[in-house]
Amino acid sequence: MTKPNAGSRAAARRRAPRLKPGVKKEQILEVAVDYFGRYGYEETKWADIAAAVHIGSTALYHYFESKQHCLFEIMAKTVGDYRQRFDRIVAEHGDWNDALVTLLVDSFDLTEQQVLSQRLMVAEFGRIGVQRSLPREEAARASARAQTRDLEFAWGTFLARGMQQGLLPESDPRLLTRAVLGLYNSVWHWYRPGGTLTLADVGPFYVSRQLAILGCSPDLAAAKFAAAA
Amino acid sequence: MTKPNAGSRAAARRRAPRLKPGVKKEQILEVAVDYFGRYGYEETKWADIAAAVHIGSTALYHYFESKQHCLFEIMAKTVGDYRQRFDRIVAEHGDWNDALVTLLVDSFDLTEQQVLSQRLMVAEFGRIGVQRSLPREEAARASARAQTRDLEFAWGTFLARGMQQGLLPESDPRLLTRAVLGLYNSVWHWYRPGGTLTLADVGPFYVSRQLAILGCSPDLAAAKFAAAA
DNA sequence: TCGCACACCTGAAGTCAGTTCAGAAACTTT
DNA sequence: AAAGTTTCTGAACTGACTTCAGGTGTGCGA
Repeated sequence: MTKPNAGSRAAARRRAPRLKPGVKKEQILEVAVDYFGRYGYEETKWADIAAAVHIGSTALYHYFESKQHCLFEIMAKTVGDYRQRFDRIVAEHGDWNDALVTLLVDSFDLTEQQVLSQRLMVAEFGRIGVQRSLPREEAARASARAQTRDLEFAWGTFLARGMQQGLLPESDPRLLTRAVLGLYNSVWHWYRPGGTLTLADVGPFYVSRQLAILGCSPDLAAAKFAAAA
Repeated sequence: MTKPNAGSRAAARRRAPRLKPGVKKEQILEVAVDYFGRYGYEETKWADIAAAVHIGSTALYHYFESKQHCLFEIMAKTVGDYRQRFDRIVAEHGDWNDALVTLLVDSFDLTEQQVLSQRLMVAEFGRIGVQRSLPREEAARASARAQTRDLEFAWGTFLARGMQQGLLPESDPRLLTRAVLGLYNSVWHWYRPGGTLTLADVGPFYVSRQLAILGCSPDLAAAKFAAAA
């Protein structure tokens, strides 16, 4: 015999209507970006995220093989999105200089959620280097890693093209890519949404310094900024 | 009654002679830098370090309140050492341009151990932001954090002086500091000792780009490098 | 309508690195 | 040699993550 109030409790705890398949996973990913990005990956307990989406902590394992698996999926998506924007912008701009400045400026045109993703990305980047044993987790890790490499390669190719066209001083495109992206990523180590500085303050400053790293004439930067404003 | 072979075993396991006070702790820190820097903080087990210095894992708690406490002490020391070099170089060079280039070049003149410390520093930097409860651990964390801030401030002051002297284009010294140091730190995310590139390859490239960020005339860089070589 | 497949979820139990604790051994000082 | 300090140990504890065995509900073909 069941407890007398079993039925009524079930009714009282009005079970939320079942969502479309896949929606819950998106919810989890969203909450995870928020928590991980805001409070740190280590600091947020896996169970906190479960609670935030109203499921028991073990239910998370229906969607992810592990906490890190979730992290890797976020990372892969983050790089993937960036890559998509990269490709689109390069394709849309025939003029190399146009493409360059648009790429740099666009990288700072982020929603709060995207900023949190970037913060998470740079903070936990080291993890994508170490192999994992769970199959889907490892697949996500490998994907994030491969996409990061591809993106670096794409940037290197893009910069090499600028050199060929005489728009950029010759130098090792790989090192130059690392420098430009390294400066970019360094922002997310200290920038946080809601601080005293906004992206509108930080972005232009960093873009001008990225152009300086590349060795573009400062005129280019000024001209393009004027055009954008 | 003790086991019959208790005495002989004790003799066989020839206990290493006791070291001077403080030496063991230095050993632990050295091994920790090596392991943490080479294989990652998370990946190396606290017990591995104990084994490497030939003590049981619980004996580590005689020297540190926790694994993180050890990490924080390493970080504090790393920043402290950098700061000392910074102050010495600034004091030794009356000419501001001299001081600047020396500072930048010197930052890449590191031993393997120092490179590992830098790798560890940038990889686990996020941790120095979150408060801890154990007293000595928290003290070490706060020290690492304060020293990092002080160093940024010292750099900012130094750069502001360059602007006053008209040797550097005017701009926000704090943002500029973050950009210059951000680019510097980004190296240690990918550089590892024993790779295809050496610091002799990477250093000059990055120094020239740091100078570009600062907006120094490229002549300065060239001239100083020639002098150094 | 039945029943089977599947997506979704749960409570209890397991694992493992890090940590605490009570005390012992070795060395120093008095 | 007694007292005190530093160094160290084995056994037990903790908490976050994970595994497992199974239960509930929804949709879909027979």
